[in-house]
Amino acid sequence: MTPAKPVRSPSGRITLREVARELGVSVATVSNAYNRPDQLSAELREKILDTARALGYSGPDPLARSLRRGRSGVIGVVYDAPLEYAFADPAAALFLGSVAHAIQDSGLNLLLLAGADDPRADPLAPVVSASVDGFIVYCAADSALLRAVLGRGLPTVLVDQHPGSHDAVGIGIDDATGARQAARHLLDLGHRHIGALCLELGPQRLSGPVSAEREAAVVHRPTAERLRAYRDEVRAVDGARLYPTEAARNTPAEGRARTLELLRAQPQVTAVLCMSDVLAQGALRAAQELDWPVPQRLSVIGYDDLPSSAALNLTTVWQPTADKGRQVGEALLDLLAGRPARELTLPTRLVVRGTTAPAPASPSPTDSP
Amino acid sequence: MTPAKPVRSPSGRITLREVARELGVSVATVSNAYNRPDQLSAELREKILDTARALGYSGPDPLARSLRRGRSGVIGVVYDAPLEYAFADPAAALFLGSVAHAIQDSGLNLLLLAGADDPRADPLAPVVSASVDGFIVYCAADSALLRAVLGRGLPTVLVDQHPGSHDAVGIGIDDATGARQAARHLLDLGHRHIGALCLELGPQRLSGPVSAEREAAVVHRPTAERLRAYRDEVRAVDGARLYPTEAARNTPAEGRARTLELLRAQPQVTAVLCMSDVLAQGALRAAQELDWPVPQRLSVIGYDDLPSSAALNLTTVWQPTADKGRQVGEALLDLLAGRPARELTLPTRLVVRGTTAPAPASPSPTDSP
DNA sequence: CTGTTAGCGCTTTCAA
DNA sequence: TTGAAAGCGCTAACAG
Repeated sequence: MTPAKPVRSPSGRITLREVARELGVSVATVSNAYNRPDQLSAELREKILDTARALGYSGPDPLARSLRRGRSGVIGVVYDAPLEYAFADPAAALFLGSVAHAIQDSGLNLLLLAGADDPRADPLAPVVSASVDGFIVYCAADSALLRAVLGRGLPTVLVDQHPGSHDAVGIGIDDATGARQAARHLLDLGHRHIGALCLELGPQRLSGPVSAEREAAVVHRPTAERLRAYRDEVRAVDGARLYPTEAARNTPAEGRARTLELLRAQPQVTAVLCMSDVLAQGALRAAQELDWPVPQRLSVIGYDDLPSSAALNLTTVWQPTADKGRQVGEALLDLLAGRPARELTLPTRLVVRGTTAPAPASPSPTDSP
Repeated sequence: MTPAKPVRSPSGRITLREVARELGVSVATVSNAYNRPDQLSAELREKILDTARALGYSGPDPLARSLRRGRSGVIGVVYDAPLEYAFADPAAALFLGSVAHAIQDSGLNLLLLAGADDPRADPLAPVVSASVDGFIVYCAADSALLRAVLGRGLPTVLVDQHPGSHDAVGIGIDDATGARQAARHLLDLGHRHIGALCLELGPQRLSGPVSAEREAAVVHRPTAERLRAYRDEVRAVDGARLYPTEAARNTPAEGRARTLELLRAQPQVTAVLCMSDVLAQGALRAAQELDWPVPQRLSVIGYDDLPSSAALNLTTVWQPTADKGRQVGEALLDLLAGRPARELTLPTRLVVRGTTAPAPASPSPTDSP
């Protein structure tokens, strides 16, 4: 039953060489048994595979094979925030799922490379020392990280930061159009005091009202584009004002906290533009706690149109999250194959549901009879 | 500005050797510049690093380094379902986030290894050919996959399938206790016709009512444990009946569909035990659509206690999802360090909130005045 | 402090 | 069909 004691390599691991020695064949033949079945007789192959199994050899060492072949079959996904956070965002999860789906058939897998959690650790280390064939950089506002990625000189797709540099292809969405439609929608409904719950403005991730200076210097591209679109629309309407607030994290809890803060400081606000559905969820909860009925007393608009948002009847800006993931995956596949990949901007559009309604009558001058 | 044209290796990639040659130092010195700064003068190190940068060398090749060192710094996370699905489950996301957090400080990263999406592809390939130092197997009911993992002979932690084999340490939760409490709670409230929305029974992932034979042969451990606990409690009460249904996927949509189906076929049901909060969300939606007020007409209990479930006021079974992730990560760290890791079963307990209430009065005999 | 050397385990021409 | 040999790019003794 038990096979003859194998000759162990000094590492203690069984190698292809030992299998070859055991059978009295050459290493090339054993390698072929695994990699080119057509290069040897079926029976010899069987015998080799059997012996290997009996020796406890589970196939060629992936690391050595990768080194030799020059490809690892791994794509690094770079996130500029702790992973726990990445996973907590349903939009990010959906996106990553689609990327995975797109590259899976090519035998590639995703390696999660997180921004460091521990400030003492070198945040660039994971990116510098990951064995990958290419990178997908998701929302890396931290340019040091991005520079480290580009320094590797590997095929890279930059998500939501398009246009990319000429070292990476950028794929993202039309942030401004959806945001513009959302703001327009509220203004058309008569809202004049509009809050804006923003995603991070830059790597610092502050919480609270955004000053004019900080608004002028937003680093995070999606935030910048959307906020500018809100601002442009609001500026175009006489007497309309925008109250931007930064949410340090994209979570319902943070959305709730910022909304409560905002509505307390600016009770004249009748509508809130949120830069994610997750934040909008928090805004909805805050309204509930304050007993501000939605949409009668407060209108809320999200961004992303998560699958769960339909059930909440949330008015929001739709973006093709899953399609974006697929496009990103395919662009990377192109790059890896030596084909060129095109920059891409995917559409967004407002989806009107039940969380927006005309502004409540206010003490300010109106032109109704 | 531009450095002298480097001597390119045949591969087209710049190597440590070329950097050494360029400076007239040995490869060991260059290697030391990166790996043991204390082994050479600071100025020489600076010069080496500068030259390397100028040549476009971004540091030692991770693959070669890993081969040489015998460690890749990567942990494979094995999922028995398509990744898109894994990402869509908030409990899974939370769990993975905690695992990532736990191992991150040790310089390890997570490689996502999904069950094949494409039935033509070899589902074992990713597991067999991944360059990893260890595995975390999450809910791998598919024993072929698990066998492939164990065949690699690497440190492995088995999640929610404890006790593990003696080749892997198992870490999971006390599935039965929470389930028992949930069922008991409903029975105490007077419910006698209770639906059970089950997670997958086995790898086939069917949708619909569960026959007695299938109930007796559940493969997926968490489902088996919980269903048995429900069954035991229900059996202990005279006149109580359980109506188990399998949900093929752990999504709100599937939960909604199965609940509608169940309530139509068995309108006498007054409560539903769900094996996840995600399924419970679907059940809640179904009740809303049918105009069955919760909890007056229908009681609903979930499982997991997701962060979002408090807001839904959902009665549910709490499990320490994040802590489980941490424990799994630490167990793997122990294994990697050659330390033994202990099997672990984490507690669960019922959290009563607002989606459960006494059973509505029914035409069946009661002992009320 | 620096250089020489021997592999890590495998794949792949090239010859037999 | 099979085997011998040359590295993939790097690290870690060890010797100087």
